[in-house]
Amino acid sequence: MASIKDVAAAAGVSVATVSRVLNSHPSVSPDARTRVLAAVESLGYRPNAVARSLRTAQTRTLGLVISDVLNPYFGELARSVEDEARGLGYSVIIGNADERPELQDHHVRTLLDRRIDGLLVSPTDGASPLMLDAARAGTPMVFVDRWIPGVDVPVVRSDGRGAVRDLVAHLHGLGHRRLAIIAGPAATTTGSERVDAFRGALASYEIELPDAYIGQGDFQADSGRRVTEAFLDLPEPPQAVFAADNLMALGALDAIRARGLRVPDDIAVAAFDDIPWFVHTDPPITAIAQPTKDLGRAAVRALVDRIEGRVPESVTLPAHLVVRRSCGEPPQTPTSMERSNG
Amino acid sequence: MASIKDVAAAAGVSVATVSRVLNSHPSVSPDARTRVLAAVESLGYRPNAVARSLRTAQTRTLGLVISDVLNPYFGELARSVEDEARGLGYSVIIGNADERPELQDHHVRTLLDRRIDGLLVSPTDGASPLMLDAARAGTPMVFVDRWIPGVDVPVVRSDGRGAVRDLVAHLHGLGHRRLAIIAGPAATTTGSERVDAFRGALASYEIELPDAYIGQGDFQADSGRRVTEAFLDLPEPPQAVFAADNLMALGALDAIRARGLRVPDDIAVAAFDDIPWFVHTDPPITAIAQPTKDLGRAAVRALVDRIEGRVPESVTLPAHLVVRRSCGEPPQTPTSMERSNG
DNA sequence: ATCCTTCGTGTAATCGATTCCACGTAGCCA
DNA sequence: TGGCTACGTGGAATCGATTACACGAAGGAT
Repeated sequence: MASIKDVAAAAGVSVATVSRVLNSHPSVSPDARTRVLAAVESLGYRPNAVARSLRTAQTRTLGLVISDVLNPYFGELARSVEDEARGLGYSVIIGNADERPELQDHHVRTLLDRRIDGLLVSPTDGASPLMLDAARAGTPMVFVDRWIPGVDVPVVRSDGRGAVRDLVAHLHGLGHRRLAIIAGPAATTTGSERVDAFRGALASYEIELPDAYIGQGDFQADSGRRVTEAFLDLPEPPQAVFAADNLMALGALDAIRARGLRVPDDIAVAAFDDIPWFVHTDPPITAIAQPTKDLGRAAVRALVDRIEGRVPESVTLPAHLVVRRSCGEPPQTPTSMERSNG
Repeated sequence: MASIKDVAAAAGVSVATVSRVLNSHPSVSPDARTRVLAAVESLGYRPNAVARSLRTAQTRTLGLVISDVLNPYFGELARSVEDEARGLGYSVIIGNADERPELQDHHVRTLLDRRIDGLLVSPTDGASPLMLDAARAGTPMVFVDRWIPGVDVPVVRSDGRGAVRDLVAHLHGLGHRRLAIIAGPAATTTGSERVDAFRGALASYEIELPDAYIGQGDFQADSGRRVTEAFLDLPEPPQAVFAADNLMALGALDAIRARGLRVPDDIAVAAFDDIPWFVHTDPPITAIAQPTKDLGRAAVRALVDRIEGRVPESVTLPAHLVVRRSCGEPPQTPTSMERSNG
């Protein structure tokens, strides 16, 4: 593979001149420029990004560590992050933590070793010393979706409290009173927050959230299945189950179906995170939709601001309820609402 | 950030010795080794992968260029690729081509600029000069799922012909005679192959595949919707529609539902690529399942073989039919078959 | 004509590692 | 004791870029 020296030799100039041409430095004669460009062309030369990074101490690469690529929510997030980053001239390396703290640390470490310019993280657990050190050491960092309290890092996320209130109102309006939640891991902010929001919303209807109606999940489908089975085994099973993410809702659907029960006639189901498939499940699932694309965009912008010396801002965007049929009677205008997650 | 020089200074040795310790070179005294390790520890030193790559001319990184991350099939593929690569000591950089040739080229180019050790590609179009050049120039490369004919690069894919025959037998057994297909782009091998397999299978029942029953899709949901609408507008609409990927099947479902028709009573639907959501759609979708995890694993192994000087092998694994309810009467043992995509 | 800019260019240092080569020391054998 | 091998170590070259600095030529001002 041709190096800058080969180009210099072919063009009859020094490597410095080649570099100047390639970086559009002003003080290069037109003659030299055309000779260099011709040499570049004929050799098919492409600058070695590794060498460039070593010298300039920047890689123009962002790291993105997410909890689970197979979750369509994170897939969409990853995609919007990559889109926005590309627009700003950055590449993205994605690390899939699979909800496992040690895997998350593995990815953070390799990304740091590769000297990425900044890190976007949706932390799997609350207290990775590695991440805290990195933040303290000044690595540009931004949390997306989830965050670690007490760490001075901008957070880009959505606030689901309003939407959860709307959901509870919807469930209450349909006559449901015994409402349960499949929570995410307590170590994640989204895990605990969603429970709090749910409990808070129930309180305004003077409904309690007993411990038996709080199931511990891990954001994976299997845990949703397990928790739902436990709910159904209760002497007084809940009338509605709210899953804190889409995969656990899938598991809940599995468990309910396996018992021969019907949604929503026997039990209502709702989920946090709306995804295209929810339109096509049986029945279509009522869900809380996050502005995922906007979150990804905002996160990249905040991170790049931080990298390029500007002051990054935390961003909180509202989520909203998308009513479908999984909690009871169809909404008034089903067709207009079914599509709202595009 | 501490460099090898800082470690050398702290340990009172030369950088050469530090490097030897870090690369477990045999000829280092126990004393020097412990001093170096202590210095590494106390400084929190981590080797700069960029510098190391420059010197050793290897990055221990694989590039993976896929057509669409949002497609659960590719999501699963990406995940198994990353898993296997990590096990072999490689990182993976994913590029999402979004079925756009120019975006695919963009990613191939940046990956090459970053001097990845090898490239895994599921080509979006048939003839990217860039990729041909790279292959010719000796870049270790392996095609996954799709490939470019006539290029001397190992291919890891699955053969769906047997499964397509099973599907046609299934449809025929249910009494369907007018069978249509939503094809992928003709420029992709999976696009044309699946049509050929379908036509071949129909031939053994002496059923023709008229042009009107071949819809041109692009592997995205919207195209499935569009094509299906056209099918339904035909004077004699098909009795069954086979979508060449899961997203187009989703679009087909949309279009059918929008007309107020029912699956499978009014029209049968089947898809290539099985995904977990198909168990939960209304109705559950009959699909052809690829051994996605195995494909990812085999692709990485082939690529690493090539990188490390061994002889890589092309691999073809069989796909299989998973019968659910979208084509007609439920199978005999629904519960055991519904889960078969794990 | 002399001096001072300005401009284009090349030389060489540098980034942080790896690794070849040379050198000194110690141990072993004769 | 002399010579040989083996081992541990450091110096310095190297990977491929960027960039500070120096330098020569040209052009303008005085």
